[in-house]
Amino acid sequence: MMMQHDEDDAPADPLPDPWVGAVDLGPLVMTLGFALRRAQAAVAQDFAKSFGPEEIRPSQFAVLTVLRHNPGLRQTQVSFALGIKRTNFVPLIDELERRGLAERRRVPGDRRAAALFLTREGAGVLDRLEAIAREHEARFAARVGVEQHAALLGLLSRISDRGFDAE
Amino acid sequence: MMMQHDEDDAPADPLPDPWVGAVDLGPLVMTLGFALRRAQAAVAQDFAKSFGPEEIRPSQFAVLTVLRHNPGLRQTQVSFALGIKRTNFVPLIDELERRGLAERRRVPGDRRAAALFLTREGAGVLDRLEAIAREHEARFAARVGVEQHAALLGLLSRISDRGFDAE
DNA sequence: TATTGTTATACTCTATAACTATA
DNA sequence: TATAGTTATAGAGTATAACAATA
Repeated sequence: MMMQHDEDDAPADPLPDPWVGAVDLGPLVMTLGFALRRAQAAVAQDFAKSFGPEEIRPSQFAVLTVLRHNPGLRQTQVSFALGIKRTNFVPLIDELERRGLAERRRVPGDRRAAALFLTREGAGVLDRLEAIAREHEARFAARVGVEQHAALLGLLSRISDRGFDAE
Repeated sequence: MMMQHDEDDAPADPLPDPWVGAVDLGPLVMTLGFALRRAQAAVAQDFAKSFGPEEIRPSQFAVLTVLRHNPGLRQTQVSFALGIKRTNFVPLIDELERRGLAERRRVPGDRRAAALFLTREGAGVLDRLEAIAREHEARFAARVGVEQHAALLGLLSRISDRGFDAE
């Protein structure tokens, strides 16, 4: 995830020559799908570099955040809120529980359900993660300007508005 | 990819009750990573619905588009331009070639290299795909407004600016 | 020695079907 | 019958290592 050391290590220099900008992407550049892909790649890369030593992936950070703000939610509610199918959510919460950051508790009224909580350790770790997340976010706000950053968030939410489906 | 028919088919109605908007996402909503994830999900869903019958994935459409605008490019150049590792690009171009939409030609000067071209059939298919893509894009432009759509593209490109890495 | 395309492989994300134990 | 959580599984996307042919 950082520091490669394989045979492809060489390309540390900018790039060959007739490369950068030489390829015409055509109508692709006016396309939301392609623009979103590249932006997400850039953000994901910065995320990986920022959180690298913490061994936390975006989805895990998102779950911990939701648990802090909504202690006691059912598994399905959390997974739905994050756009993760409940079936894929199982191993995710499994690992957070295994690492002692979150826990499942049985619900009195319904013996099928599992209520999710942050552990004390999870809360401590999340404090640290949030500090990293703020710096991570600030880097992009600085890159485009604070107002533009806010505008971007607003536009993105309008794109995804009427767009929940996962599960 | 459309019309589910498994046991989870029931939830056709809006949603239970204390669900929508009931979950507090906390600082997540001010986060580029999360906003990009949701927007990309919405766009990918519309893409799948629009191109469904054509059996074309975003990456395949992107390759065909690049080949139309840059006939004769080397494999590695195309893959780099699209942010796809050359190693993962192989099966992608393999399938396009198998379907008769693109072709590899040997390069006179360099017997290692492969130059990529759209076939005549590929050009015909791409004409049809581009029409679908324009409608697909127009739906989102209509959703946020044409000017906002353009602004969004501009902001996204600034996010990904200094951000090429794939390979 | 370096580069082009390739194979093999692994890990994450996502998606569907079907099971269990409850309700 | 329906729901909550679960298992098994398959498909994309993405990542690294290493190889053959050629430069």
